[in-house]
Amino acid sequence: MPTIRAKLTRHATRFDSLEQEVFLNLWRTYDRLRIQEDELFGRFELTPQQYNVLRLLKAAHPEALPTLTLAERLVSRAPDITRMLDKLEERRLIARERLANNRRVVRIGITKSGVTLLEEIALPLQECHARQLGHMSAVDLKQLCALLRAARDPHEEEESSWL
Amino acid sequence: MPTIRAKLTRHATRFDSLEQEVFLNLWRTYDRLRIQEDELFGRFELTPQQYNVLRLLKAAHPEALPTLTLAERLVSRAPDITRMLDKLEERRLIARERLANNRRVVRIGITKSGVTLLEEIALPLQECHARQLGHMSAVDLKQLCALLRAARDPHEEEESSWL
DNA sequence: CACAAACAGTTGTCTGGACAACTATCGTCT
DNA sequence: AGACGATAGTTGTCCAGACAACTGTTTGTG
Repeated sequence: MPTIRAKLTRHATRFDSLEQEVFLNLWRTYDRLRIQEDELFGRFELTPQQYNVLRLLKAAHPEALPTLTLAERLVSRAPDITRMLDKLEERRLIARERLANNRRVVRIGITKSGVTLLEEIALPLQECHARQLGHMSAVDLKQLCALLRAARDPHEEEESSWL
Repeated sequence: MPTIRAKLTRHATRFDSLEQEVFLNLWRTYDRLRIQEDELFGRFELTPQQYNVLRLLKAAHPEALPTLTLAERLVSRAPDITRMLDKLEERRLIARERLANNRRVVRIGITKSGVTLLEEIALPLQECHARQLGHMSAVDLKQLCALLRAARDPHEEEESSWL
């Protein structure tokens, strides 16, 4: 029975590969930074994904976007886009309109109060970002961006759809 | 009514700040890479988080870890650690044992079949990692790791607990 | 024109994650 | 020894995310 080791088994079996190390670091970092965002958005009763919807809609404003186009542009997949929009519509942050000439598509637009909410969030969000990443230099941040983009590059069907 | 713009509003309002750009890139990249992992672990009916539990337990093997110590070391927070372990115990991948000298703590160990499962996963997982990040050079991967670590550094209570 | 295929969303249903309140056990202070 | 607080997990409950099956609408084709 090999029970030699003491309780500090860390560093014993680190990572199986460099790729695994990268992925776990990515996951961990995402999780840590996300805690901050969650706390912030929680104060406004939004999920990060809902905030993203509003952000995209504001960028498109005053145009409106078809539901699935919006879903495609989201950072993270959203198979439950409908229900997510339901909640935003209940709060009158977005408005839906079914097109007359093609009754299949529903176009989504941000409302006045949606824009107002975004404006309220803007400053605290900037502070949140500063807390998250303010300790890094602009050069490092840019390089991190570039590496992240490179990392996911082969996994993007078509570029530039999501921002 | 200013409805001048065409449908291609992309690049109109990109990011509010460099920090936001980094975070969104981080999120996006995590999401894209995670799709691959999810598909893989799904084939073994595991969540990534469950896999992590097994990975940590195997690293500690043949020692067993108290529940909350395990929870601390996980990549992502796990307030539902108990129920997660319930499921792994049902499948006989882990075993629980309540300590005699301190009946509060429950120690978790990986079982023989848990180890076997990890061995089955090892190769396909390595292939998955290659698909995810195989297109990047070792230098870039190392730099990415370093930047990710730097990014979350101020948000880690104590270093080196999670791997 | 009728019918099939494609398209755009929606709904049903299940699982996992989040937070808080709760139970059981132990240490310690008087 | 009894009581209080700290520790270690567990349970209740709710909400978001995932996948698949479904409805309504348009388009293309014989």
